[in-house]
Amino acid sequence: MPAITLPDGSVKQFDAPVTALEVAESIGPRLAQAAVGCRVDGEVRDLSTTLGADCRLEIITETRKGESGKNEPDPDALFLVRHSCAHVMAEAIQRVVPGAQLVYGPPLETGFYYDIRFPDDRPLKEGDFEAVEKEMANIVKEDRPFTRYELDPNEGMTKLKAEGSKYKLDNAERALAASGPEAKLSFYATGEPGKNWEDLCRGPHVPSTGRIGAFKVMSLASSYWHGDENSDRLTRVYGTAFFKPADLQQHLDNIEEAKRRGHRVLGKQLGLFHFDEAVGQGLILWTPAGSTIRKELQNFIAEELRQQGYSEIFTPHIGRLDLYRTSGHFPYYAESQYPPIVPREELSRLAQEGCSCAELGNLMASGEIDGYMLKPMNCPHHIKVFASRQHSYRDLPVRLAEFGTVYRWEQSGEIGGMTRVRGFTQDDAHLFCTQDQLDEELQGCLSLVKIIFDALGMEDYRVRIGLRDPDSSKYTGDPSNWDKAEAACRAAAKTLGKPFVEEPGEAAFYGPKIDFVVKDVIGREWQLGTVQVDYNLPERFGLSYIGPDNKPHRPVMIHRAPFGSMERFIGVLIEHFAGAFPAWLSPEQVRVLPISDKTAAYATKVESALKARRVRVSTDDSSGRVQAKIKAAADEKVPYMLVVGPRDEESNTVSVRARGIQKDLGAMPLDDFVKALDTEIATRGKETVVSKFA
RNA sequence: GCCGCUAUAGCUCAGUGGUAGAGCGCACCCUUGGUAAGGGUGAGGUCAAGGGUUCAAAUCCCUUUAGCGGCUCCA
Repeated sequence: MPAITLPDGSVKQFDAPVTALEVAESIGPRLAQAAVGCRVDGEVRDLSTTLGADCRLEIITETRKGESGKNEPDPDALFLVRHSCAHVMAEAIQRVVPGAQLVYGPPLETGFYYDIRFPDDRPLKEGDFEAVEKEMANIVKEDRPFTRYELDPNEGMTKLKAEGSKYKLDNAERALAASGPEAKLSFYATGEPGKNWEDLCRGPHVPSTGRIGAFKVMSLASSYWHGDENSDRLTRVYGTAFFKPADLQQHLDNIEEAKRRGHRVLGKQLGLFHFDEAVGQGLILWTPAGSTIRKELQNFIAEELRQQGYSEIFTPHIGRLDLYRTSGHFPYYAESQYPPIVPREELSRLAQEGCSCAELGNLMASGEIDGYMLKPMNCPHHIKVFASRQHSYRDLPVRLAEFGTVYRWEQSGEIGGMTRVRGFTQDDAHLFCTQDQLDEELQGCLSLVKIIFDALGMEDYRVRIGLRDPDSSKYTGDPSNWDKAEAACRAAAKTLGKPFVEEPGEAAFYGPKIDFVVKDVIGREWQLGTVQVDYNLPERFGLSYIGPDNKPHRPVMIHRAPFGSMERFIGVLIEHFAGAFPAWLSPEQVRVLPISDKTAAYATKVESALKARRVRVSTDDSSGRVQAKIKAAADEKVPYMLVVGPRDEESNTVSVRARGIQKDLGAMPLDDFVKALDTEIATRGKETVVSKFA
């Protein structure tokens, strides 16, 4: 008879099998009332689960005791509520839109979705949300129990076939295939089986619909069955649910707040960049303010590159198609590139030969045409720089760096903000080295990442190593070199002192890689930089160096763009700093705020003294009061405000106010401020003006 | 590319078929004020573009372009 071990270590003996709910009741009525599910030996289950054998049991309630001893939300509890709410929403939707076929509805970290196939003549629109939510409210109000029952595979499949949903049949087949021979199919009725709405589902669920305290239908998206774009198009309905209306409201407020902190909003507010329909989708126009940030950041990176023995080069934005045939990028990636630029002569020659528009299109797509391409990557150009002279092993490694602008034809629906664009500038470099040098070169690449992330205070990134599939033949290069390269990637990643994940099968076909991934304000992950080992391109381009044996050898290449693109990186950086850039990066570093016209001359003197040290400074000589000038400078996130009035003029001081500090820091001799700011900028914020007041 | 939503002044947004609005910003005038919005006057619009319905369209319909949230993709 079951002995149930509770989280506090105590053991309860029962004479006969009991349900988790009965155990909860035996502990206390309040616990039983608060319970939404349970964990049996760590696995989340229904509260109605019958316990026939010894086990560890935890009753799941909205909150649990955290490690600190304080109550914290139990993620499994929300998971149960949301998974259950997905059923409630699905039932409601089927009431609103008869004929809607359910596909798959899992909980997510912030809610849930249900993929649904709607009749072609009756898609779901946002305007339907109100009706759906009303139905949901009714179902919740009825407080119907979630009732689980199981059928053996034959019965279950017969039932599903009778219902006629190929999606549910498919789900059932997959579920059976994934589990053992005694598998059963489980169904959940929202109420009484056979009488109320039900769904094929593995569960678990909360005891009844009334436990869903607050919910909202959020948005619509299209999706593909099994994620396959050639398969059926489905409509994905997103929703979320919480225990309490206040939690839902908090969640909605957080979403609004995140939007305000997003780089698109801040970028517009601060005038950092601009998109223009007339220029084209995904093509960024950097305004003066944004350009300043980018330039300062590039200068910083370039300084570090020089120190690490890189040579900076410049190469053109376009190149002949032939180059990309050699590299293998064309026509393989033709669809994600801007179409080739075909010279006039070539076009008229083809026209004279009677080439039709359709034929021309085919020639363009297959690349059987002479022309140029906007470069989709920088490596071929860099390789040609490397190959422009003969190299001795003594020259290696050769490290060629360029802030190289590339163009890619991203799908129109994918483009947005600065994080996904069609023209972008990589902080690119290609290293040509011997196999023996690989280890050290990879570590060098990563140390650069560390230096720059540290300087910017970016700690919230993760590292991912892409390795080859053990049993795949799709990779080029000698397996023993792969082993070495993978070991080198691992060793290099360790030097970062960050946890990293290894993902087999995620390598490029030409070599393993290390990626850096960060999150944006709404929690989406973006890949920033990448460091990739490449055995393929040196082969394709026949690269060589002369070894100590006086014979030609093949170099190994490393592609590395540790910050990915300036566009994406600065987009992420805007959010990282919430628009309040440190002084060295700030478009405007200081604003002088004269109390009145009477101090205009002194304000000019202050401005000139700063300009002489190349500080980006302006003077607010508007006729408003100083309070208004402070408000304006604060809104524009200027790091330092210098209020100057007759008192300052007399003593040759400035009254300093730093961004983010709500009060006047006090007066400081003008010369001291200039020096202190100079130091702050030169040290990139390691020593600050503010610290002088401490 | 797919689904949904959206597009009105430099910005944020109101405007349900009948003369285009507000706040902020901008210009000018008054105010010369010591630490987060002083007051007044004024300029500024082919209502994203194109087509349609209508006596009449910012408003209804279609197409296109662009933005947002997802899906798919991302060398």
